[in-house]
Amino acid sequence: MNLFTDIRAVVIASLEAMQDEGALPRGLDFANVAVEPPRDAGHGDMATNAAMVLAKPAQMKPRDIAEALAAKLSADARVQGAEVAGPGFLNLRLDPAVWHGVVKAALAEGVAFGRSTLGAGKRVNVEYVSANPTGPLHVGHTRGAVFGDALASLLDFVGYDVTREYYINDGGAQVDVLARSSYERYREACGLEPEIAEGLYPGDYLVPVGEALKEKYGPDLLDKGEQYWLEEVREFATAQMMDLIREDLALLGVEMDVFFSEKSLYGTGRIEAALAALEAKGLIYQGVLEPPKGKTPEDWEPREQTLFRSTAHGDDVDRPVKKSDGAWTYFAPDIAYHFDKVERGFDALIDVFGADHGGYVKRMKAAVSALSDGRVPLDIKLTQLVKLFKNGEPFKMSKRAGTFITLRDVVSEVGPDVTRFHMLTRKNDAPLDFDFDKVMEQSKDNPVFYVQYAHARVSSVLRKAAEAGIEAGDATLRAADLVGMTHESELAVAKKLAEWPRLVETAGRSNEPHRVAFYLYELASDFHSLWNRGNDEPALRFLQEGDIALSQAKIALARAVAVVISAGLGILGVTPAEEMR
RNA sequence: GGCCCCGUGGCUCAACUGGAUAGAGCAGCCCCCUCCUAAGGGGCAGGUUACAGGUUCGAAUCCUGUCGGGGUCACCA
Repeated sequence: MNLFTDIRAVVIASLEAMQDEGALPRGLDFANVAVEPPRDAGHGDMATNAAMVLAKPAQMKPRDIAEALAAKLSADARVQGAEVAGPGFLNLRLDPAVWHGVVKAALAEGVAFGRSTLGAGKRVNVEYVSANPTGPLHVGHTRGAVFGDALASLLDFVGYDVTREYYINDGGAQVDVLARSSYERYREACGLEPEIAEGLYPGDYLVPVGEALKEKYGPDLLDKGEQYWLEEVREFATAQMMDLIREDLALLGVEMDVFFSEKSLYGTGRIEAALAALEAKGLIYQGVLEPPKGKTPEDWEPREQTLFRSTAHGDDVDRPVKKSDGAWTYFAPDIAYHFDKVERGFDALIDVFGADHGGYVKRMKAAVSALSDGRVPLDIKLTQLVKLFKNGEPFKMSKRAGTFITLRDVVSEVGPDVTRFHMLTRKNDAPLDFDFDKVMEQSKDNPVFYVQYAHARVSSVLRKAAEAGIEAGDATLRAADLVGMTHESELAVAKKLAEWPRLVETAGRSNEPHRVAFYLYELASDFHSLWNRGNDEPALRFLQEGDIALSQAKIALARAVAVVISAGLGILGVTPAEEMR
């Protein structure tokens, strides 16, 4: 259930009734009529902008519309009061029974409460991480992994059919570098001195790969030319790296549906097919690009290349798909890959990239727009840099010195739950500070802790209820009479719960899972506030000695909070805590 | 120089995609905390949303320009 859409339906019905009565002209567009929680609780429970939106097209004064609408709405049993305010807002005050209904709905639907049909079962592909298979995942990838995974879960929650996908860049020169680096480790495993030249990967995560190569080939690859072993070692090392990456993802609880290999696009005609599709639309041509505007690189010289007319789909300049020597650019398989996604019948595509890939956004969108004739929208979310701190001091990372922080480092230090939650308490396009000490702090300053603590407190209430012999299973609570649960602090929590279904929809519409994290913090905050008031006012405690029915009414509210926190944490990929320790 | 992202109290960030008096948490100041539901509670103060225009009933949000920070910039992946 979504109370806001329910009430909006009542508003629309009232507007239509007004039209029938001639109080409002016909032919009005109600699309912009919104029912939302007012920013200030003093304005009531819900507000609609109907009068302001319709005033102009109806050629009426906003207040006149609002007053007529107020009269109509008052007829609904759920509406306790309706008053016109400000420039033409209509503020509604709802009957407490409505909020009791929200609690019951949460208990009845469990963690499915708030699930929506917004996505209408449309198929959406979320591509994320997609790190080169040349080493372990580092912190930057971690943020992309957490963000992409939460986004996928969020979209699933609001009714999309989601595919989580990883694009393996196993077709370019970097996997040759991987092969050469692994070969040196192989030589090392065979007792020779490795020669890790400039440009090779120095990380010791390749040591086991070298040993495994020795295991597999013995001394057979020694003293042989690169042409003899390169391909085999590349295959082997890439597979090893993907195993490593899969393990890293598993540490975070990330599970992909599809791993798509770039290499599978080469030599199979698939790149050619994708480009033929563009060519058929007249978007491929031979040409020479203008030098980049402003600063021209020293070694720039005009070259004839095969170009994609991405400017026809919103890009700033056309982009090369073939190098001057006829080989594919990196962009070509990317086009083919996205063509494949379009061909697989997805209704929408989402790519999660690191911010350093910002320059590719326009060309990728242009490619998908061209390949799908504008049918399939592509949204690209960029995740900004993660800055690491320890005790408030910046943490220096150097890939060269091998001191870069891996996903494994982070997760083993603070655990997957803290990592995930913290990385989602920031918009994807804002930089993120990650302080190893602060994220572990057990105080209200730490949102991770604060939300978990709220959930643990509910669990504690349920345990105490059991000790006191109060039946508090969900079935019982669902049937409980909630009339005793009417204090404003209690209703405030119930009202917050009512926002959940609406919140996930707005988060889903904008592909912004961080909204879920912020909402959970607010919900936890309201809940803790109620709990704290119980210290001074025994009537607000969840367990009421000697009054089982009243206790159950209050426990029902607490349990509903736990349900929503569980659902929200579920989207973020975080396990709710039963107790704090 | 072109393009992209960002600019909100002293600090770190929100703001339901155009809604009402811009909200939280730190830090600061003031109260409360013998027992109750451990990892405190309640309150005060703090703002020309970088700046200048524009669009409209209404702008932090949209458009134009300026300033500042970051990223990126032909055959690299």
